[in-house]
Amino acid sequence: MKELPKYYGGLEAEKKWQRFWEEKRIFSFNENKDKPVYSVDTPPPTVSGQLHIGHVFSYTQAEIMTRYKRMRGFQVFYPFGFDDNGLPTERLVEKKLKKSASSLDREEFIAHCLEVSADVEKEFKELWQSLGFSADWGQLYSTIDERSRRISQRSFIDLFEKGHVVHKATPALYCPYCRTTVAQAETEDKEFDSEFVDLAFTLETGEELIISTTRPELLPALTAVFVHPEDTRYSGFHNMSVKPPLFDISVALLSDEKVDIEKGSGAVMCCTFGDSTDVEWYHTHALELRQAIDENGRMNELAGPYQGMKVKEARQAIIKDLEEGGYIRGRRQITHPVNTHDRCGREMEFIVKKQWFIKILEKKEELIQLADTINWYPEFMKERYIHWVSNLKWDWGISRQRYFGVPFPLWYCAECGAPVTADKNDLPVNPMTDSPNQPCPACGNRSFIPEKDVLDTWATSSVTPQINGKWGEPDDRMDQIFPMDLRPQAHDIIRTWAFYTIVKSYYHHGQAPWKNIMISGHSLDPERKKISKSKGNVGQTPQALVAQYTADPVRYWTAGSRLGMDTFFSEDVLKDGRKLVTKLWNASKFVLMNLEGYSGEKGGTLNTVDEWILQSLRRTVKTATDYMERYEYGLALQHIESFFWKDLCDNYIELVKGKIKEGTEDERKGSQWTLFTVLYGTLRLFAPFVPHITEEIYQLYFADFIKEISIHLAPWPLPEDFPAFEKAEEPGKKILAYVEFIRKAKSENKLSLAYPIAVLDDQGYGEKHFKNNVLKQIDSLLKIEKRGPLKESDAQGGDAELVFNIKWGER
RNA sequence: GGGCGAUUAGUUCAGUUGGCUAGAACACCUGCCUUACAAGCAGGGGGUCGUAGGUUCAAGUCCUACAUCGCCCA
Repeated sequence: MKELPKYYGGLEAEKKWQRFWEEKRIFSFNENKDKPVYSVDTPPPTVSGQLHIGHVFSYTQAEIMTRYKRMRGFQVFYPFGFDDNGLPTERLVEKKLKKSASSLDREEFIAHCLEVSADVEKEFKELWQSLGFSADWGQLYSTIDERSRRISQRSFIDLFEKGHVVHKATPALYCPYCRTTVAQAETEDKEFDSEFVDLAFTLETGEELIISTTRPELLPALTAVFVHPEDTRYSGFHNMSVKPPLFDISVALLSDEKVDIEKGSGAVMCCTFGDSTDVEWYHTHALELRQAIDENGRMNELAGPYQGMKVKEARQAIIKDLEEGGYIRGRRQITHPVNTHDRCGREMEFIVKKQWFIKILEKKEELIQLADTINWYPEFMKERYIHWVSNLKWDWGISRQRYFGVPFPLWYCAECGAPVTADKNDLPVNPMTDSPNQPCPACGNRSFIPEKDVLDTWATSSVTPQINGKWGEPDDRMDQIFPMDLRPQAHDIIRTWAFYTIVKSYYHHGQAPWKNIMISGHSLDPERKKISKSKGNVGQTPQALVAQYTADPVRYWTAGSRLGMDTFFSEDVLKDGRKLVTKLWNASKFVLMNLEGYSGEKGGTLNTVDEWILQSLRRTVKTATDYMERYEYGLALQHIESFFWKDLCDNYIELVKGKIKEGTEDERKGSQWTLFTVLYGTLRLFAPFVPHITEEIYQLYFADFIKEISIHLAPWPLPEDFPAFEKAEEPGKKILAYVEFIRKAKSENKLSLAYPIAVLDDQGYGEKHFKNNVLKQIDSLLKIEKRGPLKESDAQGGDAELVFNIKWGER
């Protein structure tokens, strides 16, 4: 007889199986294996500090699906990466060094970045491993490693050659604090308190024109004043000149339909640049460029006496001077949305800078249509993508005036200025130290100026399918894994990561990067706020939770939601998970004790109770599989758990005890086969969710019968694997109702369930509805010693259908 | 202002193409050491399904409007 130890090993057991999976290379991708490939494009987490339970939430949900697909017979390609290049890492490093990047030598700073990210990545990997992630760690990459740099540069050159990038001097979103341009997707509108001041401008006629603004410091950058074309108040003044206070500038009064007639005086100033409307007018009305703010966020020579002041200092100084000059007609506090940089939370500016853009505005339609070639789970997430794309206003600016990033594979001819890209065979290149291997194709000159900017980190992290597929490398495997089967990610990065990756794949290969995308929700704190580092509500670290509860319960929590739905973090759910693990252990312990002498062969005969549990398992398998196919792991788990706990533990196991102990050899064999089949089926259903406990039980017993080295390579159960017993469903229900009735009678009489019933008079109901061997099981479970007619009623049930007279025994 | 989602028991959530008396877990109450498990078992109470209309033999489910909350965008 095989007996499990009294207690499950918990954390130690988990570590043991994690090592086992690693040593046996259970999850490694073997390119020659004869199985269909299921490839997963895991988004590499940004290396900006600590992972919190929000990351665990999303990544674990995806991991569960990979385990399911592996059991479905796929050869799962499940790589991990780290998005270490870019501003977030730079910020982390600056914080650790307590020095700014610009105060250090460029190469020295990059070395620090590499060092810090290596440390952080080690921590990340250890966390994923401690959660039992079934990734192929042999595929690990980082977005700054050599292969990624090469493929990212190859991507740029491909876009360059196909004409999808453009180098242009145009107003770009710029963060003066981070001192770099950024993309539209990296900005966020935030409500800020601000002061709305009404200023007296002077019209050509000498009349006063009131203009309200939150940014009087932009007066030196004034290029026009706009009114609505249908605003009758100004119908006679169009194209007249207007002068602002303090500065000796004269601009035209123009009209545009974008002006809000209701707001203030209906006249609005246009400066280059205060907001995106200014940028639009700059283009549509071909306005002059008057930039008064420099790249460091300070006023320049155009600002005259205010030169050198920071934007906010200048604002206060100008307001003071306006006040003293008597130009202010009104002041009031308002809150209004301000465009901020989502990496640092500070106000953005627009500056004109020559830089590289990936052209996306001209392909909006195609990019929207592409969404239909991907299966979105849940479906409605597609709308968010479409909404984002259709509202895009900017091409994707990919130049970053930073250090820790993939360099542009690019020089400019010193003579004619033509951009010259690197030879694809020389990648990766560093234009600061390398040179083109040919003269300028435009003018034949041999001296070049390197591009100092680096690529936006998304320009690299959007080619993860290509990095995984080793696109253009000697061992290119794109045809094996691309388009990738699954992209798992959270919904906040639809507009960035998902979108950019789709753009790149469309331009490189003419198709979407993935067949399916599953989008998880966020983990929320108890106050319904999204858990994020910037909010400071991360709570306990995932490491601490794993140490306290072990990995399986943490995984159980992540599977407790419907796909796409935000979920609260709750320690109660971790406790439930821990209970489930214990219950699995105990139930298995009991089943294995009763499998003594079981040969692994189907034998003996089944009765209604055996047939009922097999049928119930079959149904559960069907339901769970249907849900898993729709990436609804949470609903699948709910049904699996309900089957296990209620049907198997509370009822079948209780009923089968008597049969195993008192039944004939033939009956015992039938129930043993049933127990074996049902437990093995149940363990496999649970395996993707709680991989450690299921592996432990599998290895302690089932591995002797099943040839697979790990339960995680065993086949996911399918309904057709089990005999169908539809006819057992109704009788099964009847048996349960009967048992429940008598259990209730005991409970109402405050008696132990083990309290014997000397005589049960059910007026022949049991004999009439149940076969003899079922009745024996029921009697054994409920300690019914005798059935027969009863004169006096010691107890009476109140059920309309079942009114039993019971004579209690004695204890 | 636009897009998307949510609203069901005290709490967190299921409820599939409309179809028996709306379910579960947690919490609560009453019992029970019963030879896998007290981190357990048996039983119980608790919901006019956000509001108002509509379609239908039948609406938690479909339609319309509104309200509240959340996320995203402008």
